[in-house]
Amino acid sequence: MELRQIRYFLKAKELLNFTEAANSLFISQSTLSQQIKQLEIELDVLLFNRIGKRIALTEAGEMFAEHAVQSLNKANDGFLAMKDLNNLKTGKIIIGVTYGIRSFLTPALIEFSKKYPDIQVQVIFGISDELFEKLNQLELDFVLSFRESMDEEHFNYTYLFSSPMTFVTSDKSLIEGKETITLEEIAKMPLALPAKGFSTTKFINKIFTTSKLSPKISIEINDIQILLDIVKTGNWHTVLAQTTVSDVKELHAVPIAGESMTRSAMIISLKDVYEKKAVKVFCDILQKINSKES
Amino acid sequence: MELRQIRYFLKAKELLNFTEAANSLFISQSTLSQQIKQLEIELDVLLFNRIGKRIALTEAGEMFAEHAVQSLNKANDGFLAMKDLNNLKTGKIIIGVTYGIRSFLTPALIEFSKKYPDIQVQVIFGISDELFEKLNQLELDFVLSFRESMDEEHFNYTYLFSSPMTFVTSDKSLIEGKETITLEEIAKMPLALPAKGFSTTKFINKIFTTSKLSPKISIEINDIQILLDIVKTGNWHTVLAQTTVSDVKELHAVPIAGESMTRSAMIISLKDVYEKKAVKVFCDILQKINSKES
DNA sequence: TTTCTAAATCGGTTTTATCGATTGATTTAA
DNA sequence: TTAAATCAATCGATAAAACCGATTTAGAAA
Repeated sequence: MELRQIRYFLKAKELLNFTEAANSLFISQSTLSQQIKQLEIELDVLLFNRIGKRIALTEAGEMFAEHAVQSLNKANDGFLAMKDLNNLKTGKIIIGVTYGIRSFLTPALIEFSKKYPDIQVQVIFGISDELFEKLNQLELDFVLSFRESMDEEHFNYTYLFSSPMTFVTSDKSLIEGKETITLEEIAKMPLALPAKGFSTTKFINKIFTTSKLSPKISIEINDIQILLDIVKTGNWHTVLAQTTVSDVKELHAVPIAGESMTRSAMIISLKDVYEKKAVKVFCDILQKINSKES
Repeated sequence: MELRQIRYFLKAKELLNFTEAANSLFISQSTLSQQIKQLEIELDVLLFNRIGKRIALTEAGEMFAEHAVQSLNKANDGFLAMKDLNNLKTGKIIIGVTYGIRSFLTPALIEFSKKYPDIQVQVIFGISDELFEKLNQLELDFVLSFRESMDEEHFNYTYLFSSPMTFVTSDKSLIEGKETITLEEIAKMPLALPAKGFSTTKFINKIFTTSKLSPKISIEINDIQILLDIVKTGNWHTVLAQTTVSDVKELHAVPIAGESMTRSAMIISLKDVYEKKAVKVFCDILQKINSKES
């Protein structure tokens, strides 16, 4: 039994005339006759009484039609659901975001949701390592994160923008007013840094190591919001991408002197995975917003 | 899109392995691969992510599966309903019965319903002409009626039993005690007869015409039960098949002398119409009961 | 590093849907 | 009543599609 036969049967039932049904389906009458006969043989019932040149539905035919029409409708529903998905009329995207990029996400989120209100967007904030693990487990559609290299073969990397790494300090501290600061100067300050899973921390460790300096780390913490509160006290400082604190008014970001003191924000996704149309559209919006801001 | 593809897709979804799914369905892996690809092309989505040698369901795949499984289940329901119909687990038969045969119907009805409790039986009492019209309109599965000839080409006739035509009178009347009565004697009596649509009336008219006699018809009525009540008064008599009054204790049936004074009870059905299994079984029971009683 | 294995692809074969023509019978029109 | 039209069934042939085994490609396991 195939949907084709069901389609033929239901049309014949509707028109109660094999020739008309065949014409309506753009097939020959003999095809329709044969396919319905096959269905009858398979079901071991007669679906139609053939009376002279006319047809009448049998009890079996009536009974079968109830199920047949539902089967066909469900299949059509499936087809239409795929259409909706492709037309951005339904679906869901799941985005992993690191802290420093949240302010760039918001405008894209607003624009996307306004344009495609039927698409559900789930945003998961997290530290880089966790987010990439979720990406590998197909739990995320993409990750927004800072990255220094595009070194994982199975990932797609799409550049968004660069943000300078800055020395972040409180407005209360004495360091306000400096136009730039060196790593040597930072190495003498009490620092509160993100915990080990943060890509920012990896970056910080790398630049200090490269410069043969040791930072004076007083605090390591895995919550950026609390980290910022600690810096607000004026007793500790930190090093973060400028975008991380661009909207925090009690904090001051001082550019760090030296080369390679910028980090690139990227859209990172899995290569082998089918790119949902909604994901593609969202990323396009992200890039559009980024090019506008630069 | 065909149910075949849906079956393949759902098995692949279940096992998350094309090769195993193919084996499970007794087809080759390449067939499964190609058919799923065809489905994906038609739906314009990827249903599976191919990650190395493994497969994972996409969002589209998950969404589609919800509809697909229902479509397949409804089709299977239709198939199973046909099985039930053939196994006498469901269905309905509609029987048209003339008055004189009702006492033979009851035992068959009881036996059938005991044996096949899930089959609905609808019994329609009526006069012959009405019942045959309904039969022609496919509103009845068959008719139980007396018949003299098998003269309609598009009907099937199955003989059940013969019943003598009798002069029916009240126990109160003076005619009780006669072993037989002639048409001449009957012609002198005040008669209450069934109305024109009854085949019994046609039979009575015929035998009187053939004998060149005119019955003294005082009353014509189209309700047999009332007719019998009228006869019970003792003021009028009637002519009916013996079976019509075999279970009425206030009435006495006197055999009518002469040849051709019997009528045959038959099962009459349409030739062009698919005979339901339930109908066939019911008729077999009717015939079995009849051969037992004779 | 080698071997195994799973999905994709290829080219050929088998099966099935489909077609147009014809048959048989009924219905309609003249 | 006859002739013509028409409708479902059937037939034989063809086109299309499902299917197969072999091979390729690449990932996973040993």
